Amino acid sequence: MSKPNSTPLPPATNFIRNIVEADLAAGKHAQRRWAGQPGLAESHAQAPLDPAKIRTRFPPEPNGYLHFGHAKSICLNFGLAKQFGGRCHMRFDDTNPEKEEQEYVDSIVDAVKWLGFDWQDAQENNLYYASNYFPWMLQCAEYLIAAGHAYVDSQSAEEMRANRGTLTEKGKDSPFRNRTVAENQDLFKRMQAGEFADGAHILRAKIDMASPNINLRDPAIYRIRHATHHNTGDKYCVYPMYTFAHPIEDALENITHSICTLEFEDQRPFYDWLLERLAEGGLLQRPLPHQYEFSRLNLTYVVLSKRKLIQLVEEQHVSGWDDPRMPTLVGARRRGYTPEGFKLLMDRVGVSKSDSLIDYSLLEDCMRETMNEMDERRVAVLDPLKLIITNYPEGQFEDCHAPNHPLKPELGERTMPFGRELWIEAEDFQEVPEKGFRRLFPGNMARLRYGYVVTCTGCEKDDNGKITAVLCEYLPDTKSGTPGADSVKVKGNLHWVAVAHAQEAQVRLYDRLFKEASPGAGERDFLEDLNPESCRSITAQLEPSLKDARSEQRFQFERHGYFVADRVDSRPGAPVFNRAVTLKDSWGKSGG
RNA sequence: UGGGGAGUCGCCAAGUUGGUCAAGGCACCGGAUUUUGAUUCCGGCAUUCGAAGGUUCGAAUCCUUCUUCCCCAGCCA
Repeated sequence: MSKPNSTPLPPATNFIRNIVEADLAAGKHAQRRWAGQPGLAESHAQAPLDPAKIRTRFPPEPNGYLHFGHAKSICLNFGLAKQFGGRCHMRFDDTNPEKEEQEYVDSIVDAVKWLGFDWQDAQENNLYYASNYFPWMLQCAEYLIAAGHAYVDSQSAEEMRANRGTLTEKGKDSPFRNRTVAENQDLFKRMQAGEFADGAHILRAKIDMASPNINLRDPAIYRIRHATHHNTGDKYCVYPMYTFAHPIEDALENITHSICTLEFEDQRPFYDWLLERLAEGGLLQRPLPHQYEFSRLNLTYVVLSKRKLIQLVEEQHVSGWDDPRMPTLVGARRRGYTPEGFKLLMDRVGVSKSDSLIDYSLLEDCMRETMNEMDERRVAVLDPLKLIITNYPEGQFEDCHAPNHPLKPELGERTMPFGRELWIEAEDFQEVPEKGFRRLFPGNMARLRYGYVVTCTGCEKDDNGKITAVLCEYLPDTKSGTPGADSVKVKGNLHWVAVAHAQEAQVRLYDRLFKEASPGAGERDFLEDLNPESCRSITAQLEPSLKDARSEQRFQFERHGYFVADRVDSRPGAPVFNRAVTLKDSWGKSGG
């Protein structure tokens, strides 16, 4: 009875899923061994077969907060692992000590868990840090040097750039490219020992300075950085580059499918080159992981670049990373968005390699769809106007009953006091009705939802002509739930709250942060496209039961939308609600 | 202009060993239910697959040329 038609469709097919299925069918990864934890080939060699059919990973750098774009990657990686009997590792790619902080690690862990994914159970706990692999990475680098696949370059950064060539011109070999193995080993040892200043030397892979792929022109793999790392402290003064570290991290963790976004496509040849060399040297277990690229999530009316998000926070265009208008996962949570909505969105959006731009309304739709199913209904009057039922006794009140969820009767109902004076929505009365208007106007009948049918008889105005109260008479036989309820048919239906029992509360009406579909398109500064009305705070009149709403409790305010008790400002007894998203409205209500 | 990718309905997106294959979702438009102008329900919605040639009995799927868009020259990830 309560089960709406959310019959889970089989996950949409996409090219990555097809690859996984083909690999599984071919038994490509069946012989991998797994020592129970990441390690070099020798540690896995004698271990049992890997119980995980596939291994994927979500590898954020802890240098910022997760945003909607990350949610796509999270859903993809964890989703794939789950569907195919695999594992998805939570891995912090913390190879740059200057940018990373524990605070970000914590927020990322929270965000992924909030989305409903986990990396730990009775069998495995796959929470990893790239920085824990530094000893192995150093070993790999030393092997490369010994095998003649890497050398210490002593050019300055500027010289390196100059000699790298351009998109159309080949690069030039470094004068240090042919140092002997012994010389390279000595220099690299001394780099690690802290004998040199930042930038004095750098370890580079020795591939081909004439490669048409710039990423293969002897990419830097280890740099000197005298900095304190959030995890390893001052233990190291050389740190691996992403290019070098990432493939090794994947291999150490037995990752089968290393999924990343399109901009890393050019990097794949180096990914494969590196892993091949290291496998040749016996350091890494075969079969090696493979990298696959998909297109990142782009949304209209949103910015997702880290730089812009930081700017919004630092220049205080928003209240912080968790501002309900921010496209961050903490922001979404505070806004009242659902993890289920994000998963639904990712299912609908699909996975491909073509650049796409998703309408923000699709995200809102997914949120609505999930909230419609799970949220209880309540009544709130956002723009209160007094309604006086002139033929209802003063001081008299009676209970009206309203179901908590029309689709789920098992959720019960709550009572709302009905009386002579009620708050109704100002927009539900029109002295001179526009065509099609079917709510309150003089002479018209409408139902006070869960209560009586009333006939509008007029309104009261102050000296300025402003409407101060709407007047009507109720039809005593028409109370909802009684035999006479349907004796009178009306088209209009409005919500209300008894003035004497209403709970006054702050409600924040959020709208899109930007008013342009592509903020900052063309020559514009994206800040010029900020929507000045993205947050409106109002005082609303709520039904009594809303008074003690718990933090993060969400409801559908009937005829308005979905609202959540703010997780930072709301208190039982003094609720503060955020509007997550409006209800769809095919009649042109502004939604405000 | 070097290299790497992508162009299928308004937005996504299946389909790529050539043969009723132009799926599906969202949006949109009708219509039915409805005490939320919500939800739900039913119906409609690409003679066409970036363009032009070619191969073939037959091509979105093969070949050629052209075109548009995205990414790459951090000791960032």
